[in-house]
Amino acid sequence: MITKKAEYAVIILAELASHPKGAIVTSKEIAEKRLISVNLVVQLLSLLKEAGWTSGTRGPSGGIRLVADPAAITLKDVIEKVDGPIGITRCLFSDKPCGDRTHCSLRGIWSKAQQSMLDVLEEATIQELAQAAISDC
Amino acid sequence: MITKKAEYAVIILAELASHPKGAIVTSKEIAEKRLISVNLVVQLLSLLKEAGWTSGTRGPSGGIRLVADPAAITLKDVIEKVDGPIGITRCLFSDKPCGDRTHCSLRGIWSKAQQSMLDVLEEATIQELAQAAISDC
DNA sequence: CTATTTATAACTAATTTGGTTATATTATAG
DNA sequence: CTATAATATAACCAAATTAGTTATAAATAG
Repeated sequence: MITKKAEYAVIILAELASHPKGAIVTSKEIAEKRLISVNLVVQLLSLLKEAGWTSGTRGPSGGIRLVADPAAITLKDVIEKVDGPIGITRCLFSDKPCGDRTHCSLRGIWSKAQQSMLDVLEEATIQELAQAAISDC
Repeated sequence: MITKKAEYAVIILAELASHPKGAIVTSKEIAEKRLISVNLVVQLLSLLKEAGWTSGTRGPSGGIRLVADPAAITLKDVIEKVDGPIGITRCLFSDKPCGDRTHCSLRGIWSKAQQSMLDVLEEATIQELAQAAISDC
């Protein structure tokens, strides 16, 4: 399942993208507006920075800035950054079909179902979410 | 995530469906052929029976019979029976949009992504799996 | 200097998962 | 009629995951 942390990360990015380009917003502001624990916001921003999407400046009047193009960040990107590789099923995590069997029709179906889901998540961008006024979910 | 138990349940049904219609197979046979713990097979058969898909007869020479049409059992049915309601995201479990907000674009996207996945799982039946010789996954 | 803010890591309680154990029930073979 | 093979059902348990907290360090404005 897509974790709450991944959802939060999406919301945080959308919140940042909803401000004028290059604007600085503090973790606290994001947390309060989106009703997420400040601790969590801070924890997640660490990952978003690592991904190259945000940058932070410390000290008073510091805060977070979105440095990537929100139209280029997909929901899939964010989920994978926070939750790690996506897999609707245990067997989709390994590259090769499970066991020693040569083929496995089940794997094919899981794979198809998952890809179908990922297609949607690859199309949805932070930009779009920021435009439609999103609420926390 | 779709649990291993749900995967096993699918495999068990496919195994049953791969035998001549009405044939009786023991839990032990299924377990050995599919490399699943007998205990688990037994535990899962309990659910499959509850769903009306199988019936068992006890005693020596007893075993399990598939009583439903395998073409009418979809993967989604099996997953929901074993794992409960499917939700790729926390917020998809409740009926109404989260919090008090009136609309939530995120929910819309999660919902779309999930439905896209479910479409595949609703189309795939035990029958199809039984025909393609499946292995355990 | 001191308050404010990001940055990072370690920790924790609650839940979920995958699987086992235990016990009861039924039916057949001999 | 008894031993045995099989299903049926429930309770249990260890390991992993999740959601969130706590602690501490570093930078910077004023």
